[in-house]
Amino acid sequence: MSRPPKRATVHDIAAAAGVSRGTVSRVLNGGYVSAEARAAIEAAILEVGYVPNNAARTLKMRRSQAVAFVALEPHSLFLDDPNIGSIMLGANAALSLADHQMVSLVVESQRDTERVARYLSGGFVDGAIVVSARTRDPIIKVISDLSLPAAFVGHPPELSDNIPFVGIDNVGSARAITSRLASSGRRRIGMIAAALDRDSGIDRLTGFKTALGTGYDPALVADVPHYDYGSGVKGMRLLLEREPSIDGVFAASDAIAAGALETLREAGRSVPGDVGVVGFDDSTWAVRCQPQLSTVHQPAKELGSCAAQLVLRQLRGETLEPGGQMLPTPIVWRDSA
Amino acid sequence: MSRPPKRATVHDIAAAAGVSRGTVSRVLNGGYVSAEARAAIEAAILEVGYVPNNAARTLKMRRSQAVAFVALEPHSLFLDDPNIGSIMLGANAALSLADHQMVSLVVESQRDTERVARYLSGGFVDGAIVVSARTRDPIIKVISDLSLPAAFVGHPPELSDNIPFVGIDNVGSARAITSRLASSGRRRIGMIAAALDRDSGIDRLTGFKTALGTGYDPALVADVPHYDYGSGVKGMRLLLEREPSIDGVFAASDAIAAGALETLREAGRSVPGDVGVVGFDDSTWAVRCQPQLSTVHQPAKELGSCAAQLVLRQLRGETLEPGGQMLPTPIVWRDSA
DNA sequence: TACGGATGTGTGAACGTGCACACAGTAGGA
DNA sequence: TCCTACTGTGTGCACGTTCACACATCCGTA
Repeated sequence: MSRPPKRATVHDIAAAAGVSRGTVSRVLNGGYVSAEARAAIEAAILEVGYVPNNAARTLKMRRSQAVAFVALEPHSLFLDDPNIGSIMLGANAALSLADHQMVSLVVESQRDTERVARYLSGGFVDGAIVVSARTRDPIIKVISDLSLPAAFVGHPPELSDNIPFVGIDNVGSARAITSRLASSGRRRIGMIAAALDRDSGIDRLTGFKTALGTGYDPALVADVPHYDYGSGVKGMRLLLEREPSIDGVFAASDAIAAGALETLREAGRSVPGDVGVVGFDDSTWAVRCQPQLSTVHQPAKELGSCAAQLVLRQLRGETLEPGGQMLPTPIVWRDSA
Repeated sequence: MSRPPKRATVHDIAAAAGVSRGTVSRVLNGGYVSAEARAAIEAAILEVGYVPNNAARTLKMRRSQAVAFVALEPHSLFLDDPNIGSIMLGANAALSLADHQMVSLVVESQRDTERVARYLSGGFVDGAIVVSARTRDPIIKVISDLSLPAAFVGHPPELSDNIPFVGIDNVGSARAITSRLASSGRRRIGMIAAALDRDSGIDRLTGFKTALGTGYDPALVADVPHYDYGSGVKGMRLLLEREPSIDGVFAASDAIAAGALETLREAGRSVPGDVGVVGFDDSTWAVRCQPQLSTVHQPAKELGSCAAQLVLRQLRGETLEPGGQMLPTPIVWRDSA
């Protein structure tokens, strides 16, 4: 491994400008400097193309001005979940305003987990935003042990109540949109439930159940593994098979709803005439579909910026009230129901 | 801003184990250490929960074992382009194997540009992979001035031939799939051309023109701004208006093709019966559509890993042959044409 | 004259690490 | 006996930065 070329340091600048290191530092960071000295130093900086070494600054300051954005198991996310990108952009915007650099790290394999843990521990970042953590992810323990300022997006991690989180009320949102679907006169309402190994999946199903109350029929729930389009197709076929008279469907995601719409079209059912369909996420899927989806708006960008704020506040030394924060999820009523 | 708590250093470990710093260093980095010393040190490390400070290591070694993944103007990318995620994952996998941490930086605003430039200059990363650079992006100059090992994905940046790149042959691929469409007996073939402010957009149009040769008719080209679904809808409407007898369409992306399919369905045209449609990218759109798209396969994952390799080879001190690398783009023939 | 404050500059130490070097002991061969 | 090789350990320095401190000068005022 070849070492990179040596670069100019404050020392070189000081020598070139005929002053001391301290004065150069003062030009860069503020302090009393005479006009001549400042001019000479600025000229020298331009001449040799000096850029400060952040690794040295971080070492001394114990601050990197960087915050990690850790995306766990992003493989499926990048392909199916349009939210992760918006969350990232929201977080980046908030951090950018506070002059912090967001660096995102993807964790796919065991190997990644260990390397990212080292990276987080190593002082390269001042804090971390963690998205889509499984309850017992080893990364959580690393952050907890280091007491690294952090925030979770999604569900609170069980084993550490001291890490704040921001999320949405999946139960309440699912209940609300199911109720609205029911109130429009639908009698046989089913659900395509997905990702029941995650909190979000379980919660959406719970919301559906509570909305229907005694009218809930387990036979009308199709259980599919993922939040994606293909699962929607499969799930809808299952429901049509089990209950041909079905007239309402709550899909656990917009992608699933899109798949369901396609299946319904193939089966010759009109939407929203024969069957009313509602989704979840208000992602780009919602407006691409024909008809456009009635769905729960998930404020992805706000989730990202909120998480960023939670980290920034900790960096400022504020002590946060324990517990999490739920963002509102308005229902967007379009044409599919 | 509160300083983070002090953490254990090699010094503390040495004191706890009753040895010198050097011996601790040798336990961590390899060297001659007696069994007793090693045991004592390892016990001490576990006890105090020591983690090495990477900022200090980076300062000393002039190596961070991290490579930046710079996504320029990712806003539209995350929403419309399914490739960026795959490129990232491909790059991450390759870097992960070489035990390098990929850190991705998004650049959306002027503010971001400056901060990312500082970050890249600051020694936090050993190299950079740059995606979707405009020709004259200031980031390119920063990388060039620093002679930071880098690789571009997409088109070569004009002003610096010494930075390698990996991309696909947009002209050739577009020509190939247009020819194939023409050879299936279509007579009136149009194109929905997009993003003509980018090289990829221009090149795909050029390929289309050369494939048709003298049969090329400018009236059959609809020019839309973006690679997205909505543009496909608009573009197809335009083409149908101008030339109702159109029987073949080359869409500049799969998302556009999907939009075109929807418009054709609304217009009562069958696909591939009345009109043959081909796309570009082989993204998730391609298999979601009804009928599934015939398209050009873009090897996104390989683009990412190739770019990573180019950076890693420079880090190993290899001198690369100048110029770029084109990855093959096989045609995937499905049902839409 | 003496003092205090404001302005401007230089020096030494420290952040935590890795490596070169010095040094010590042991063993084997010429 | 001396030389070399190998194993094992401690010390000093350097990486590039910031900060505390010391020092120097000038000015207005008691």
